[in-house]
Amino acid sequence: MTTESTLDRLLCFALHSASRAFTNLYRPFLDEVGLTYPQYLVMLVLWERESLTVKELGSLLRLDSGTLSPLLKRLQTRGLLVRTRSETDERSVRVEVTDEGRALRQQARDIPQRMVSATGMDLGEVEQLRSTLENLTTTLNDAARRVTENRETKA
Amino acid sequence: MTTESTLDRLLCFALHSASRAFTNLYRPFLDEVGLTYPQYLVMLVLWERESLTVKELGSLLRLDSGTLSPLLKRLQTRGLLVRTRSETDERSVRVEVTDEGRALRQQARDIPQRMVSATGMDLGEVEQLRSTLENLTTTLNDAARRVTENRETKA
DNA sequence: CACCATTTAGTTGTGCACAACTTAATTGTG
DNA sequence: CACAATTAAGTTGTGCACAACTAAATGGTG
Repeated sequence: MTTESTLDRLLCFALHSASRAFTNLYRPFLDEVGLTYPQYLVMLVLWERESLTVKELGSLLRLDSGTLSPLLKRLQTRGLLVRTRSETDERSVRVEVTDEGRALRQQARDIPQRMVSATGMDLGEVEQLRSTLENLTTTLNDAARRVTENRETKA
Repeated sequence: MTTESTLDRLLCFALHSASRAFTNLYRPFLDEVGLTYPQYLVMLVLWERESLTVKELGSLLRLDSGTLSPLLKRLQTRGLLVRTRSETDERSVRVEVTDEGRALRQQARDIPQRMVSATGMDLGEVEQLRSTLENLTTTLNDAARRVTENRETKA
């Protein structure tokens, strides 16, 4: 079925493709609530945590301030959250969901189940794949950290 | 170990994280040959196929001309490939690897095996995961196509 | 043959990911 | 306490992904 090429043998390409396919499938659902996929991830965290720092958000999503700052600014412009510099430590900024942000949760309520059903997998399969990927991510991040540390030692 | 949050239960987030972790691990290796990850994918195809149209490249990588045109322009600027408009069908553009592009293949030769070893998985596991993801991608793309078609029918 | 629909690349604009950098606040050490 | 190192957030610049669009060539139908 698939043409046997170099690409088809690469795990990274399979991951990359699957990830983009997922995002594309989300798009029409997320368009309804006016969020991009990364913005949706931020809102998912805020719906559970109500309030946290940019730093905490970054470590949950594995994103740095270069990505988060403009993204959060856009969400604040839409009135879904508020950013206020902490009084106890003025280096950090606290992100808080607004009433408008909480209201959006209802509209987005059924997205996850619609997505799961679109995968055509049962919950057990989803969980197993998710777990495999989580382990892979940990392994890859550890490996990347080792490479980076080697570079710094050399330099 | 991992905080049990909404994010941690989402397959899409696990995919997204794993994909980014992979790209980050590739980065230092690809820096050595001066390529980004998507540029590397294009070169992998060209090293096997020598010559193909932008359209063909796009369907292999699942990328449209909006992504490929500027990317190919950058690779042409570096002298790794040449783009020439087809004489038989002047709508299409043929992409051909240059001698310089072929030379780069040697430098990039050992990247795949270095990456596999970094995953900490054996070849069987890699193959099994790759196959699962390929099926998932197909399912997701089919689902997305159905959603799109529904929209167009309504409109 | 004429004309409309389709196809192929490319352009423009938005947003994300990331590197490299800046600014300001805090921490740790002598 | 002074001051260097670290930390948190933000800014700037590059490249990718994608939507929406344009331009030009081709194909199909009456």
